[in-house]
Amino acid sequence: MPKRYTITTPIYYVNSVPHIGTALTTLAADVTARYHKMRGQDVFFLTGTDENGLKVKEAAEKLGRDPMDFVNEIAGEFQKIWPGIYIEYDDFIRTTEPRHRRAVEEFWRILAEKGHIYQGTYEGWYDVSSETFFKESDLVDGKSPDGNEVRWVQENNYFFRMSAFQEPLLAHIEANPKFILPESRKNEVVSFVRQGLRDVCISRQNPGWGIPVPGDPSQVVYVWFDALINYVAATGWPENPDWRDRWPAEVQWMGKDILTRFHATLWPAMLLGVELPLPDTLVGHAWLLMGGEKISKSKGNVVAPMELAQDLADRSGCEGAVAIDAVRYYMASVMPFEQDATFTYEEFDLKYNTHLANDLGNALNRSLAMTHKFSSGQVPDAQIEHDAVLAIAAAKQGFESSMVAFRVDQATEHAVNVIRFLNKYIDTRAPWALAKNNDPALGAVLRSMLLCLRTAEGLVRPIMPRTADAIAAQLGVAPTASWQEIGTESSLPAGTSVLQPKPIFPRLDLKKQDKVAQSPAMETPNSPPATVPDPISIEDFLKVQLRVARIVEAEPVEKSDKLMKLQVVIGEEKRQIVAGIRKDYEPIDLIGRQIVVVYNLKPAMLRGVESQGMLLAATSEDGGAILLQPDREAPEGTKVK
RNA sequence: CGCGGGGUGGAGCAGUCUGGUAGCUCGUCGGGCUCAUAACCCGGAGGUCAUAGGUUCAAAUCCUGUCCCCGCACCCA
Repeated sequence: MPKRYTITTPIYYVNSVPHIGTALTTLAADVTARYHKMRGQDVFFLTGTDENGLKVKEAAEKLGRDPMDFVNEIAGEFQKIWPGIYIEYDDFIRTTEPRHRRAVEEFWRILAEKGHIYQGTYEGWYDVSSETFFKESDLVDGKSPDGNEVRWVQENNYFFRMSAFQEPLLAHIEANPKFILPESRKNEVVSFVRQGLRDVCISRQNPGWGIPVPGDPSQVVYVWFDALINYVAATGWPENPDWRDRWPAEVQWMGKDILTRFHATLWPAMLLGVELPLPDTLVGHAWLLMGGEKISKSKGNVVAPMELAQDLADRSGCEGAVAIDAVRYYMASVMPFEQDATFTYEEFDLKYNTHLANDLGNALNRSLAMTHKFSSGQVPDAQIEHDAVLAIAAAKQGFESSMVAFRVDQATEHAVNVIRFLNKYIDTRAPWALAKNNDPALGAVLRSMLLCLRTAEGLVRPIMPRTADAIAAQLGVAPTASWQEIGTESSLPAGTSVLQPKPIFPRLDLKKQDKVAQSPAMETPNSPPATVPDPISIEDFLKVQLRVARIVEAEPVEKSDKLMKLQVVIGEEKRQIVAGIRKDYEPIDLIGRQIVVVYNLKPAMLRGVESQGMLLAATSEDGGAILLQPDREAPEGTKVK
């Protein structure tokens, strides 16, 4: 069997559901997969879920759920959601599956046999939430830098001799310029590796969840180490000899955040260790930011693709399938490569209206209308005009070379370029004028126009499969089945009867609804049920003593971006409070002002300055502070409850 | 001197590696067309390519200095 074209996405951690950020990677993989399928390649497109790890177990327990039931449910969610946005994967691997476990065990066994695994003692603070160890100096007031609880762990663990692979890895990167893309990421990886690869701890004490270390059930395999192996596990390795048809992967898609430390270092080192081939290309694309921040569940700035599509369908009146394609189109057209891009509802609406409704939809509409008016609804038997031949070839060729470089954004641009050409072409050739004058060129012009549309249908298909179907249907032909036929005369035979035009993308009236677009697709912050905090009693609340205070002095803390040092008066007492409000307030705004402070908070050192309390402030949208202030002056020291 | 990214017409970006008429999408102004979803097509205005120097016949592009912005990190008791 010939080698299949293997495409992977990361496996997603089961504590979050896809949003426009995670969907981005998966879409890039899907577009790549659909494109290569059309080219006649036997594609193996793999995605899945990452279900091991202490965090999963704890999340389940918090909900009072059995971990296995819990992961089954969430993995099910993913398996439902992906097809909903037309992600057509060939295999979905879950790290709790036996095939994955077997592969991990074998992987481990080989590495151990070759002497790449050794035992050692690990001491440190462990943050369960991010599954990471921290040094004492990394901790912030007894918590991880992210503010998570940490626990002291002293374990006898297994280590992977990653340091041994530093030079081979550098050599491989050097010899394979397309191993890591984009270029800037590759440079980053190279400097990261040159700093020195350290051996990594690859086991944890067994919490009753995860894959036990072969021969030592007191330990489980570290989640990242386990997770990466999914890529070869899904190929059938080690038992099924067919694994060679599927591995190595031609391309592994991911976000830039998990490229450097995991996919471009740990992963290839692991593969080198077991002497499996390395993937051809790792693409670490940039992020789609939301208001300047990375989209993440915890920030509450999540845009769910399905909701965005539903909202678009409601506002524009387009069909649901088309709305989903429109979301796919948007994501594909902005697909951030080297640089982060920013998502805005305005840009989304604008792209829908201009690229899809005005350009593509309208071009189809006017061309079909003319075919009915001037050619009784049939594709004329005539030669394609030279300009059209060139434009079609250029678009197709441009799409192909963009895909070679994994530039989904550029490929999308090329697909739309046939339509840009078409609209100009129609104006230049003015078929209505040719018809009036009984010009014999009319047939050639009409057929050229229709072939441009047929070409667009093919080129756009990897990105907008359902829309492509709709275009093909209106053109009266079957969906483009193979890439080779795109742009050929035979793809749209003379005599084909086209349907009456029907707008695929109804325009949005942007002037009327610009503000309405904001809310419906936004997920309410703090909506995940898992994060609803336990209710506390009034007694608990009363433990916190709040007092009115007045600021008498304020000055920025040196060498800090955020901190402001305040002297406040609380009744008879004077205290120093350090607060992270420097971004939002000038000292002059603060002096003389009344605020509310936590009176009985344990003092702490911040940036070398003691803080004897904490002031209350609301958190603004951008993470800034909005100070709380009594509605009217109250004596300093007044209790607040 | 923590690490990194960036400053290009009103907005968002390409171009920088491989110096040689500053390009694209949107907006704006004017015109055209009437086949079409008030769409589409053409043209204009608008840029000292952050800034100061240097190299060169020639610099957005290469070199050096400076300023500013944004991530990460540190820091929000």
